[in-house]
Amino acid sequence: MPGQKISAPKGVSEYVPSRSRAFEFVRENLIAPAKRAGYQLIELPVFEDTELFTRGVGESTDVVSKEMYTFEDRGGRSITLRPEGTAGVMRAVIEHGLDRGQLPVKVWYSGQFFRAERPQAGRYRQFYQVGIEAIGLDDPAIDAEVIAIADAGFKAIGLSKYRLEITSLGDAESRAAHRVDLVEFISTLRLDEATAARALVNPLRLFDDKREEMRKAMADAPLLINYLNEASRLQFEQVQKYLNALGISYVLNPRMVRGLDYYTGTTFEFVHELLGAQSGIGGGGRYDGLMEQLGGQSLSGIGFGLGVDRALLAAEAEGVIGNDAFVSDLFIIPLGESARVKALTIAADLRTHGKSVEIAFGDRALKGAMKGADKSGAKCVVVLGESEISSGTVELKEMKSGHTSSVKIDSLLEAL
RNA sequence: GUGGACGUAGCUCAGCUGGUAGAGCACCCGGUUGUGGUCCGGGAUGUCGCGGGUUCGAGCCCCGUCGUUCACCCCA
Repeated sequence: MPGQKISAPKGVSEYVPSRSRAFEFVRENLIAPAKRAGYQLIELPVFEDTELFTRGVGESTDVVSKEMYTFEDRGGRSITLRPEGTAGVMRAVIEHGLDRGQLPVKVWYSGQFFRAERPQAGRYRQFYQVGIEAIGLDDPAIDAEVIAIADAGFKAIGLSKYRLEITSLGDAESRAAHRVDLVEFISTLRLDEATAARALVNPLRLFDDKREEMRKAMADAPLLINYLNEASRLQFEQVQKYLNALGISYVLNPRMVRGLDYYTGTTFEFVHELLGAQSGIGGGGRYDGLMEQLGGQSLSGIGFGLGVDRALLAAEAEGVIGNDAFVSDLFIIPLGESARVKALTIAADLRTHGKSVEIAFGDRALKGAMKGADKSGAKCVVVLGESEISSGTVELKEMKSGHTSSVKIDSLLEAL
């Protein structure tokens, strides 16, 4: 009985040839600017103690309350597949005492994250993010640099049709003052049950409602940006000054809301113009109380997460990324058994010297093998038969031009 | 979790008011002896998502289910 086909779990993003190459390009280049800015790799588990997220990200958030993949392991511990990266980094920094050394701690990460949401264009249950965190420095200059690094990542993969939105959520005092007035304002609105419930846990969320009637209702709502105290306002002005100096264009969006509760002060979001409803390709901000909340010392921090899947979608939408497959330097077509042995050794030798070499295996006719070589896009082809082995010379064919030249087998490395 | 659309060969899709399936691309073989891309000839391929129902008969109609997709909530 033939086995039943098994398909991938719902809503996961996977990348197979030939698109996987574009994915790899995006993932590596998005984070490249961070490495050049002195950020170091931090490699963490994809699952963590559930409490890390309930305490760190915030129980009131949708991410924690209804989108986490949580299960019990065999020892009865509650485990959760990470829905975001910052909390895990904080945990590791505290656990390994990185915060006891030189500050700021600057790390980057790349990997998959999990959220049990209904899949949609650009939204997956397993998705990829790259990100950085800079911990232990309360200087607006680093806010600007973090934003600039994210921006450089998008530019590195060729994106241009996106905008950067920034705002400041201020410090605790500023937010408390604003909240009083905002709650008062909201109490004058007539809300449906779900919305009212959301307003209760975090009234700021109402700013993000896409429904027309809600946008109208919130049009006159008091804005947090107008409640910033002296210190918060100064800090935000500094950030803008540095961004201007860096020549990074941005728009102020005082109605911007982020989905995780730990954000404070500077927050930002990159929004792409060609994507559908899920147009946020990256975002981040300051989280000055998070470390302490997770049992560490009281250190501030700032970071970002960039969506690799969405950045790839954006690059494809802009037409700035090719789907060209990997091409080998040489394709060897052996004819006969002794040639096959020789081809294996030649290929192995050339590869140790950094050349990419493929071999036509099997018993395809020469014509078929040539076709395969052509399809593979290999730069050059060599047919290896009895006469070549005895003479030690092959005809090296340059596929694009069709030109051939006689080359000693021992000199293939130089000829390529 | 809520709503809409869609599920036919590996891929993109066609299939008229119900009569047991087709195209293009891709793939394989060949067009005389060991050199690809074009052209020509030939070939393989589907439990028409799955399960029920209506009917003499269903890819086409009805119900359910699973999946995909787009949007809402939310977010990368």
